[in-house]
Amino acid sequence: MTKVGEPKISDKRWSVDLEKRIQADHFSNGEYSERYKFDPSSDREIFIIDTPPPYPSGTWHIGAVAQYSMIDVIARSQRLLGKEVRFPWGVDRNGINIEFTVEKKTGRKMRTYDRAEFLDLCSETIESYTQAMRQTAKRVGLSCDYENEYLTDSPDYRAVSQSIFVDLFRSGDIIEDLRPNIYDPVEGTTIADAEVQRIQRMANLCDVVWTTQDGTDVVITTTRPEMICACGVVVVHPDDGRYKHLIGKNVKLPLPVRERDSFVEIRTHPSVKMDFGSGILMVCSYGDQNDVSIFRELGLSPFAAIDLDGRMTSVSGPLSGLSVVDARIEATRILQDEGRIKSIEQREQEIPVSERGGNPIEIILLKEWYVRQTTVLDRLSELSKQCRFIPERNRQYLHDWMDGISIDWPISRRRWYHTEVPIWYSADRSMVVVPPKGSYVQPWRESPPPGSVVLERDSKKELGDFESMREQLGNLVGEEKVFDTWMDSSNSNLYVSGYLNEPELFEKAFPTSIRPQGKEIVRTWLYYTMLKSALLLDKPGFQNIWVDGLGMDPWGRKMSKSLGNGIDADSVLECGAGGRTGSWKIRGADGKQVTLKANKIGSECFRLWKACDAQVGDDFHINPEEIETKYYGVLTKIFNVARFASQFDSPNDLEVPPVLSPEDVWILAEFDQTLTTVHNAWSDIDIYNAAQSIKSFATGIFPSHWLEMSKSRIYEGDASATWTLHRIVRDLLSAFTPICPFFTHYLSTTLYSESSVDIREFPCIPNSCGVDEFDRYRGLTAELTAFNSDVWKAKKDSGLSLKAPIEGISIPDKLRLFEHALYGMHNLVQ
RNA sequence: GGGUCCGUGGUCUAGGGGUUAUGACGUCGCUCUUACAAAGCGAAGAUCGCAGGUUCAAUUCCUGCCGGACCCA
Repeated sequence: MTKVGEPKISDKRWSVDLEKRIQADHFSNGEYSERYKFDPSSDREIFIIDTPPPYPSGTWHIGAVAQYSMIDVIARSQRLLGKEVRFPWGVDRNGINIEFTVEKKTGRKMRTYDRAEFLDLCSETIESYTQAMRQTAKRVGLSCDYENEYLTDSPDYRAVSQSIFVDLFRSGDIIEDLRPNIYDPVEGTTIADAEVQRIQRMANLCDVVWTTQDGTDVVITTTRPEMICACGVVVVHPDDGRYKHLIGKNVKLPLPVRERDSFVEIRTHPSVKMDFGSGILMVCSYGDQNDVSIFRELGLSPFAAIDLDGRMTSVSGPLSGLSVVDARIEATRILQDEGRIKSIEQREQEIPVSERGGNPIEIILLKEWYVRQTTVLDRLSELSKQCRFIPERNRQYLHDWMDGISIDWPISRRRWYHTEVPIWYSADRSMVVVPPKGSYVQPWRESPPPGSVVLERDSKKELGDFESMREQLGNLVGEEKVFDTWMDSSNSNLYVSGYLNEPELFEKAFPTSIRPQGKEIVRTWLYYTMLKSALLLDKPGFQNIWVDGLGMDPWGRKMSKSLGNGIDADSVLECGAGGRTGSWKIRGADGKQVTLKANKIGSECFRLWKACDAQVGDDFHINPEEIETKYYGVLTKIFNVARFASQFDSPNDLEVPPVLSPEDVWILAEFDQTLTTVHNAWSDIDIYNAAQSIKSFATGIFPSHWLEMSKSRIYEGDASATWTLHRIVRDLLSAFTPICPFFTHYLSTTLYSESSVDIREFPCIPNSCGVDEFDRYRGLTAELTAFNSDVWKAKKDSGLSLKAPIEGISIPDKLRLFEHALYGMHNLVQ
């Protein structure tokens, strides 16, 4: 029996404080893990999300948090569709960042520490950041399996990384070699191509006079006179008429050198830019990547001009022992004294620096470990075609990157807080020892564990087990180098899909269902993961790859410290809590400081904004003011509809409808279509269209038209209207739950004693609601809404209030079947 | 220098060869109608960046230019 009562929802409106109360309850009560756990033996379709393991650094960027909240929408929507979802929570903790943080905090460089002591400092420090990050993750509502958190620096995870290394080493896909590498001399480590950034800065462009053997002066333009000692050849463009007479001549290096010939030949090369400086180029080992390729092409033997500490070697004669920067100054001075500098010009130049350290990089010949990639690019490209990209156009980022790959991936680093390269060398270096699968080893401080295997170093032929060959190996030397962090994080899909640890699951769950990530790490994380999956399994890493754009400031620029336009995630999520408002001082587009203010946002409003406001893949502008003004009202609206419904008892049976009135069949027909759209959108991992459909139904036609038409019947206890109201509110909350889980959890629990976050079957309107007539009813929608608008307008034009009676309006024939409702709604008088 | 993407009312945004171009915010006006003024209803507001081309027809396709973002050399 329906009756009008006090609203079951006592709160007058949605608030950030209410949101936080619901959250606290949600995360603390024992149901949490039950609710979001993953059952690998489930009969449901398995859906595994390769959550990006965030790197804890103290603050979490609002744009990244926005992305994570959408990954949660994906997780929740797939659960709603009935899938068994693994939404892991991993934290990436390896890497140079935490080393920098510790160095900064203690004011001591890494290499002044004992290695073990330094590692302890790193792991303590990163633990505190890890905690803070988990808090933010929960605050934004991520329904991850926090109890099974994985850390990339844990023995468990590192063991998988090391096993994969051993497999690839044995198959020949990982090799060691002496090659020119990109090197950060300040931090003392090799880095990969993908870690190089370019920055603009001023440089001195010097015109230096060189003299040929037969006395002709030649002007060569360079920004790096200190590299003259490493010059292997001087080149001009083959079509450059000015210098035809020089080709084949020998020219003397204008600075003294040691341990090498002081003359080089002048040759031609098509890569020379004729209009740059004098059009004559000195090619050094290894000034830049172009130099490397010219050296290789012309078969020249390189000179090591810079050592591992970033100092000049003995080849450089008077410059030896100086840092690169000092050597440049000194070289310029010597040349000037000798009268060999024709001119110096200040010029803005782009130089490559290391992404992490920001130091100008050098190219140095080093023995490192490499993953072979140039040989598998074609296969990789084929495999990537089996992945669905969301949105499709972002596939391009991966292909552009692959097209530009010309060298193998150096994976070893000369740092400490990373996974160790798991290998030991025999005393004569002809044999190596590798650990068994599943063990984590630290060769720099321990011996091989039981079960380790001895291999011939070059052929990788297995020679026997370590225990029985111990004698023949002599004094073992453990590898000191570690992995590039991408070497660890590019195993994430394998790890979360059960590789090595859950073979049965892995069998049915790989390729991993989805990789969600930002477009800025396509060339690293995505590419390296795809590479690993291809090398190990000859399979694509994923079924779906969801590549989102970046969070930008309100004017469309990247948020960065230097621009002063960053927004901290917590400030948005806590805005409105405890009556505190939010205020952000941001450097605007014109360079002037702008203050943005908001009263209330919180996680539900924030998530709703991201879901509704930006199509996946596009960069999105983050303006807290806009988030509040555009989306908080949507929550208020839906909250109030539910609050209205909560005044009336819900029918006991929401599955079987009573005899339905025409206007109820009509709105059910409309709702059915909305549900279909939303269902398709969730199935397609299309958050935007799901969000838009729900929003427009829930704030538009449903309250404005149907509810107004049906209010009086609802107050009268009409069974058809009450059933329709509750059925729609209940199912709407379910469909909406992936976007605003706490909001819908609270409302659905209060109204229907069942939380919408627990629904595992997407709602569907029963056939007995008259589905056969749905099309016909939907055909009336345009006319119906237009009629209502006309009446509202007519009342407004004649200055009547909306409840005032109005005469002389006739109902169109097509809408005759709604006559009764329309008379009541508008108070029409014949 | 090259590549990719983008340019739609004041702001943000949907769409896409063919009536009157989607929605939101903001603005203005009215309304406290038994869910909702932290709201509702209504109204005004766009030569769809510029210039060419293809077409019976272009905001949509093509070319060039201008502007922005990101990536790469």
